[in-house]
Amino acid sequence: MDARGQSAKCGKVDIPRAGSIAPALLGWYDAHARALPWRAPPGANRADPYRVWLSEVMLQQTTVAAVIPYFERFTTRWSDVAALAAAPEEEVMAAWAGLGYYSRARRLVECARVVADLGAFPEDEAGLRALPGLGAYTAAAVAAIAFGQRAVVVDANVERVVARLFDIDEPLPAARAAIREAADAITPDARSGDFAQAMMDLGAGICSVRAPQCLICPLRSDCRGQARAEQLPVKPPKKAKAQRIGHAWWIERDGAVWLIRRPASGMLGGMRALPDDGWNARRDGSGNPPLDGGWQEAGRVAHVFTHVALDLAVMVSQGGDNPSGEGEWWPLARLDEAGLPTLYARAAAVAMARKG
DNA sequence: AAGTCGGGGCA
DNA sequence: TGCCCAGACTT
Repeated sequence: MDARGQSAKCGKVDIPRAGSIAPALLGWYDAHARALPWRAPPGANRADPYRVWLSEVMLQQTTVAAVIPYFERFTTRWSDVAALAAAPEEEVMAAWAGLGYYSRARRLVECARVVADLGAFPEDEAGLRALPGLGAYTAAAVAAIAFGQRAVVVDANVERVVARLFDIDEPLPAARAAIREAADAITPDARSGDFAQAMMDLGAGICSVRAPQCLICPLRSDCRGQARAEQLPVKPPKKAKAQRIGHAWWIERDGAVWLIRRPASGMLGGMRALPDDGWNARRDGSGNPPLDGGWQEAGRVAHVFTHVALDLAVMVSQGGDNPSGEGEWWPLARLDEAGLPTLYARAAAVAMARKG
């Protein structure tokens, strides 16, 4: 922003009255902030960095409603970063099951151990950005929300609000440079953490993707894009989703089922799973069972991932040889503790239902 | 710059 | 059904 703090010109985007936006938004936030388990009250200017970091990682591409129960379980079980650093990785992975994007869980443990070695979280954006699993967004968010540092926090909410505020109609992702400049121009030096959270609350509740409520928006007098708010930001066309076919094998002996652990990288990397026929993002499964013996289809699971739609046949057998290779017999009575990702939890439910 | 990586909730 | 979500990381 310029010396008067009232307007700014950023590249292609002219920003009138840049200095008036933050006060209006913060005033609204003081009255309407969502109470969330990881949040300090408005004006606190600091929050527990462990809880802020954990919530921000969980919230990557994940809705607040989905995160809350996981956040509560994690913080109850591991109350600080040292406790999480001391936890076995596979226990953390299992606790993450169902939340998705499992590489986050592995990096979460990695990061916790780095921070435990350091003794504390770095308090500046650059130091945070160097930690595993913290990209530009999360480093800025933790610096601002946990440590009260001025940082320009740009997530999907901020992108949407800023694109509408300044009527930026360049398509994403090319628009990101202009959006970031504009976000920088309206970010205040004081309370930038509250400002970021206020932008997110605004984006979640009022400046929503569909049917934004411009009539009650605290920024409506400054918003140049409200006439076509629902058309902004302009998004690129999506690629068609691949359709794949696969088989999962339910091998049961004496009240236990044979579970394997998936390779660390790739789909559902590092997670416990039923043995399957190698379906992945590039090809259908082979259909070859891991051992002989009267296989029957118990049912099918249709499961949609980010870029693949999978039709998984759940196969059960009567008897047969014991499986070879790495794996473990998991007691059926404790199957809910195995940490199966949703695809295999659904497949297990199909097998159990057929069994009766 | 484009591709990979989950799952649930919503219209 | 399609779209979206407090993105990070690899190629």
